[in-house]
Amino acid sequence: VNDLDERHRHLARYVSSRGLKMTRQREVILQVFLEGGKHVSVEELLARVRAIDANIGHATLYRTMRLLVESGVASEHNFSDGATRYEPAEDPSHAHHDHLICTSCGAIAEFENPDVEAIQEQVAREHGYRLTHHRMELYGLCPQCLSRTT
Amino acid sequence: VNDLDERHRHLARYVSSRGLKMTRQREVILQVFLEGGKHVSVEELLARVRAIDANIGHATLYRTMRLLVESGVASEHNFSDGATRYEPAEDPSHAHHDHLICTSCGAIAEFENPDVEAIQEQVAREHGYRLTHHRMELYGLCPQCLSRTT
DNA sequence: TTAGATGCAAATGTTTTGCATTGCG
DNA sequence: CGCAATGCAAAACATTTGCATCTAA
Repeated sequence: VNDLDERHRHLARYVSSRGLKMTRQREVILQVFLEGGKHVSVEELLARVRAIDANIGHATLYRTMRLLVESGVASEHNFSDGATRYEPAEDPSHAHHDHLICTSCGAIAEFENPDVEAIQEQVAREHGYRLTHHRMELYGLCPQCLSRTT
Repeated sequence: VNDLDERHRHLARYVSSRGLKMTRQREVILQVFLEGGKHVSVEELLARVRAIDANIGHATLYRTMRLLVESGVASEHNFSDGATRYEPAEDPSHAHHDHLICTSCGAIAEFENPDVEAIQEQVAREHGYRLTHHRMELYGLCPQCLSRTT
């Protein structure tokens, strides 16, 4: 709610600092994206955006999502379904989270586990890498689908 | 080398058990795939396959890779570059491995860490999921790129 | 002999790009 | 006003599919 304001300011600063411009379309997309919950695909976003302004083109949406990712407002995921999904970027002060994905119904649960984060740093160090980010996804059957199968 | 033989037999068994057929094309693709090292993309495979038999179509390659995955000979990965990559499936008796990917040069290193595997099971249990597989990728700068930057 | 496999071309789905026009700063 | 952004259509990719033809079993 005022998360919107905060991220709006963040984006506005990023945009103006680079000589870019804040447009009506970008405002709409940012708003829809932040309201839209987690793990939204581009086609889902496009539908909601067009409910507000039917003239917004998909090229603009793709370009804007790239901008949101670059500016740190959004983060990008590629689960195993061929479409890129976005979610609001996490506040760096919060713990990183990863995903549990149901292979049957597609439900996505989140978890965070400090041990995993620690081990990752350890592994990277052993191989001489400096980590920037990572991705961890667990695939399986969610409780609902499990009980439905049994 | 006789890994080829072993996997060849495995595939042959899978194929015949389902009433499918072993073809010249499938032999070539299997051979190239197994020789081809790790994390090969379809376009890389296609080039090598066509060096042996220039008439093999990309549809056949895609169809065959799907077959190799289904039969358990290959496993599939989607790193962040839009193209599906394949590597020989691991022997289930071996520990599962994950990947470290250099964001600068694209180098891919492998690692295995039993602690991670244990934690994953733990997390899945907490959420009531039954895991089938997972994916863990660490992105960062490899030692070479790090020293080049410094 | 016959169902499955192939090769080609065309279709699909996702994302990008060229370009004339619009609009923010 | 000037440069960035938009919208559209077309292009660019990766992958799949329809279909006539070929071939392994």
